[in-house]
Amino acid sequence: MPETAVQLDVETRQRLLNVAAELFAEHGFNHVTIREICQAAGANLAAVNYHFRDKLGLYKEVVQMAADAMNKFKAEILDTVEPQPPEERLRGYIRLTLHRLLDPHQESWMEKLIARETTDPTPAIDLIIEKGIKPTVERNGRMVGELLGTTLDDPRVWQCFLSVQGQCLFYKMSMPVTLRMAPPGFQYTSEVVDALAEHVYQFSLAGIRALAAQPAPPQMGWRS
Amino acid sequence: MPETAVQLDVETRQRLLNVAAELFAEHGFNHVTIREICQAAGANLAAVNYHFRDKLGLYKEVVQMAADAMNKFKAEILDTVEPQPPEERLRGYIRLTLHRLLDPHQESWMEKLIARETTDPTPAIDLIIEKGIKPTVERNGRMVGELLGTTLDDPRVWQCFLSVQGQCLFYKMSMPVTLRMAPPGFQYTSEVVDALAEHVYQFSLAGIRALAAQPAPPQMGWRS
DNA sequence: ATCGACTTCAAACACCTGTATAAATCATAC
DNA sequence: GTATGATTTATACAGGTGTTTGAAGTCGAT
Repeated sequence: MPETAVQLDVETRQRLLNVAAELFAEHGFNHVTIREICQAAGANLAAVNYHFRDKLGLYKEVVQMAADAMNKFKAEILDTVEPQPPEERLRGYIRLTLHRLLDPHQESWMEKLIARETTDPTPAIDLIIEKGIKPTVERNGRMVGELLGTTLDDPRVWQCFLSVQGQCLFYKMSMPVTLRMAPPGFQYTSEVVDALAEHVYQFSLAGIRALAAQPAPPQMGWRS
Repeated sequence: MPETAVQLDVETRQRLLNVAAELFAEHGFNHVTIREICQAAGANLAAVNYHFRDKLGLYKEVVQMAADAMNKFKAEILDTVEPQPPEERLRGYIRLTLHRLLDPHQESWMEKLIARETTDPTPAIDLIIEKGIKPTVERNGRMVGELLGTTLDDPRVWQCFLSVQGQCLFYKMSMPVTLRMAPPGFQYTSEVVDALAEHVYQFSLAGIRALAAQPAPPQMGWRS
């Protein structure tokens, strides 16, 4: 059993995964050819088929990476924010999320790929949901629930959370349009993102508080 | 000058446009083949080349249709809503928008196609921006501006508008994921959308009012 | 040094795609 | 009815795609 040979292939395997992640995120599954990936990774054309059976096998593994990264990243944000009081927790969550999403300095292949799968899912979307989204649903809900003064089964919890998350993700997803609508030379600098985050925070906190003052209508929750 | 001949080709031309609109919206530019379109439209393979020069020519014309439809649709909503007092105007805007976006009974190829171009633009995105978005920017801004008690050059106007629009569009764009996260059998029925709209309205109105109480930070506006 | 595994390589295959072309068909105008 | 121009048809082409294959290479264990 020569397991050093595995060492070697791990190298090109990883190289393929890294290159493929960026290319898939940037151009989408169908816009990227195996030949491009292999050339960029300095590997032979047949490498993808050898290591991942086929193009879709490679893609699925890339999505898996993205889901794991997303989970880790969301958990990090929540860890950072959790010791603070509820209001500051929300503010921090929004700020960190937006920076992660919008800062041009951030590696963002993961977000791009997930945005792609969100609006235009492939069979790999289940991976993202199971490993990237569901694990943090509860913690996210608690963050909002505390501000609302209710528990997770209150429908307002996920409605409000979606309103917050929606604003953040919308800025990411509509970036190509926003950049064309904004004045020439506009960029999401750190200061701009900070200001944006502050706006979303103020806006959302007021929204949450307003809804906290109302009775909850009976409605459905989330699958867990 | 045989101009009745034009009549005839208008027919297959229109048939091609209609079929292509749905297919492009559903599967994206690269997932749809000319052969599929022509077969679905009952036209010959060469029909696309004859009537639209090439595949991209057809696509651009479809996007043009979508941009016009979007402009018209947004204008209709604003027309419907404009005579009402500011709060009801916002509520109606959100309700009509969400119904248009989420109701499964609505023809939604236009929204799907625009969502596609928003997150993943082709050269045709400019058409959407120029003919679909920009014409209504000012009216949208006025709607929010009135609630804020400021004018269009106040950066809070478009920030708040984007927060509202962002929530609405987010529900549309993340529909594939939402449907998987929601309980089995969940659908965007008219009642569900109404409830959702009411939430977005309450949430956003509170957000806007909260920001109206603060001084505006100096910042950039929109390209016009 | 040799064996045997794992890995890489170059080439080819089969398929599908957008596009072009020339013949056939159609509807109208004279 | 025939000529004319617009439209449709069938077919062919050139390029690119994912995938396969068998030979060559690599490297550690014996």
